[in-house]
Amino acid sequence: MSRTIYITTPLYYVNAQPHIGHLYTTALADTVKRFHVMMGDHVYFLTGTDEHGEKIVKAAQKAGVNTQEFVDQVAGTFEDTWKQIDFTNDDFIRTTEPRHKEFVQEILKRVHDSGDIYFDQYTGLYCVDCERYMTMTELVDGKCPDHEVEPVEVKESNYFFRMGKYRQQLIDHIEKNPEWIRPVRYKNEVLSFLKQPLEDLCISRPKTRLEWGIDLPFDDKYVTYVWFDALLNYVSALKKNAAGNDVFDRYWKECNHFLAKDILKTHAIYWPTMLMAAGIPLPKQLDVHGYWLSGESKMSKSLGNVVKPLVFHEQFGIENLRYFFFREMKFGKDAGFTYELFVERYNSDLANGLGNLLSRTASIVKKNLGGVVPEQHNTTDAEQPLIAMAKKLLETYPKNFDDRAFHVAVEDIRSLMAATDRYINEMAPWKLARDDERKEDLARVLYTALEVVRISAVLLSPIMPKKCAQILAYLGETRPLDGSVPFEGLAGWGGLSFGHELGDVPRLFPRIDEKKLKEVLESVEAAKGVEEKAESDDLEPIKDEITIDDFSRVDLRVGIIREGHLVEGSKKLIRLMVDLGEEKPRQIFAGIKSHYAQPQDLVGTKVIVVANLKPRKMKFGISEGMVLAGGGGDDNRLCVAEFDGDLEPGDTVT
RNA sequence: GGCAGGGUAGCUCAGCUGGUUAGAGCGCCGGAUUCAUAACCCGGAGGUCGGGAGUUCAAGUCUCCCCCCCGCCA
Repeated sequence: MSRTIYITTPLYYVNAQPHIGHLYTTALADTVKRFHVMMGDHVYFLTGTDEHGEKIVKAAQKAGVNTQEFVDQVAGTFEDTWKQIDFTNDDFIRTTEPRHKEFVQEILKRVHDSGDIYFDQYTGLYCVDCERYMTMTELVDGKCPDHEVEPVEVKESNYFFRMGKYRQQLIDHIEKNPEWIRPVRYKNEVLSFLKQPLEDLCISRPKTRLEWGIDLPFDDKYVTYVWFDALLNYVSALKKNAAGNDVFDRYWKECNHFLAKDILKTHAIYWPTMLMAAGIPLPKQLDVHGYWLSGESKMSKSLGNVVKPLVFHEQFGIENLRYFFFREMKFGKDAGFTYELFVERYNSDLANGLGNLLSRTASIVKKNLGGVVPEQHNTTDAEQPLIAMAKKLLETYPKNFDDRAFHVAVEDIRSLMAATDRYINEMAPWKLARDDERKEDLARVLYTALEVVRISAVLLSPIMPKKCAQILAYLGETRPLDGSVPFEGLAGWGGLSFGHELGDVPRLFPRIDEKKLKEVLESVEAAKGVEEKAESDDLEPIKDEITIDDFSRVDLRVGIIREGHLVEGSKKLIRLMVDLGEEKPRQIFAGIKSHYAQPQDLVGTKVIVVANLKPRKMKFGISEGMVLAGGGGDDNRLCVAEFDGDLEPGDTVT
């Protein structure tokens, strides 16, 4: 029976270029779509880009272009990359599109009107990189553990969404629908998180701090928090699809979200409660996958791009990587990727397995049967195990896909092919060919082998669409995989039609030798080096222009350091007594302990002091000014600015 | 600290509701074969299934305790 299915990937945040993580999730959605299409289901597949928020503004600044140009460029790269590697998404939504903005505002208004959004004041520590407030207990050494950045104390009034109100309703939903979040471990994680009270969610950012976002419809001094905006794409893209039609009713209730485990909370908590408040039914299912690891570390956008999709495509072909993805990763768990692992798997499964099986079989047909696909003769006991395996796949393969057990599905196909290799060795068709009386046996064996290749290619085509299409075309299997032919007919035994003449034996999966691997590894290393250098040479962006008047408000003076002390209990500060030619030296705390662990060495140094800085009360005393120092870079180099000539304390610095 | 997941051959892992001598791939050693992409096939070495105790006719598989890794939360 034909089903309707709506598949989404998360919208990718455009502060980074496409990498293996984006590629995997999108390939996953693409493969599942192709599978369902083959099964005769009707599928709608959405992906796109998330383009608002503070981090985007920063990334644009860093790149030295205006924000709109920046997001256009990166979003373009995503869309283009997916096109070049033939992903079959039916739409590509960008959160900066009018259709999305309008919908977000409509929902905000609706939720505001119903009383689930309220205005309140909040003081907290904000991590810019996380784009959220942190609690004290989350911090490690006063820094955000994810980004190793000190959060800023922010006090502001904002709008809040009554997320906490929907806590019990969400728990009930998850308990009533145990398959709603898969695999179970992630369901458990969400449930255990929900055991504690659920706080309301701050969903606005004042424009004084951030202008790049969607205006709140009820207060134009604020823009919408990026997650409250981005998640709504799953619906906004249906309300007005690429063709301008409203397909919400048709698809929404069949929605299946794919996502990586790092955005579980936003999808399993923020999102459903938002939908509840907006009066929209929840999506049907969340499928949560793990990370691709490189050695020990996570390959994420913040740790650089080890695999660039298009570069990999040129080097080894993206479909071969898709095979690796599904063969190697147990859905939901992390898995390792290295070029060595990839090549190993490719050589053993695709080159020595599928490729070689096709090659050896086809070449016997070419040599002995004039290249013509033989008729299926009565089978004997020898074929029964293979036929039974193939038959069983008609049931297990769709079930494994539905259960997201892709690695099992692939392994089953591989087992069928391995059994066929054994079968061929046993039957030794090259011997049968020498015996004129055994022509029928020869035909039977070759038909059997070719049929296994055909069935394998049908089953693998959602994963490797082009390569499998080539195999099928070569074998004379011309029936489309678009659902118009029943799956049982396509993948069932005996589908291979006789009489087709085989062309030259194709080498679809040439072995990758050590030399090629080494070349690629070297080029990857080289590219990484260049990137790291570019990264570390990046300058802090220059701040907004000021006038000479602005500058002259800062009173800089020459000061001589008379005393330098460590501050007990502080990791960063040292205490300096600085002579500015006044009655007595000023006490100044400076956060430079990391580079001046022996503050007494600074005594006698002539430095630049901000003399009119408002005294600041600190935990260890009052700081009456600021000593200027320079620094930067990944190595956090730092150095106090000093004079080498004859200046007196109190002299002005201009 | 609480909760969840995991700890099985050199490496990556499979082993569902307990049941024959614990499996696969890769790697290694030996053999066979020649249709094929130095391929394919067969055989071998290699595991006290994290440790300990218990339940059972029977435990990698269930129970309890402990150790280690990863994740979420505090």
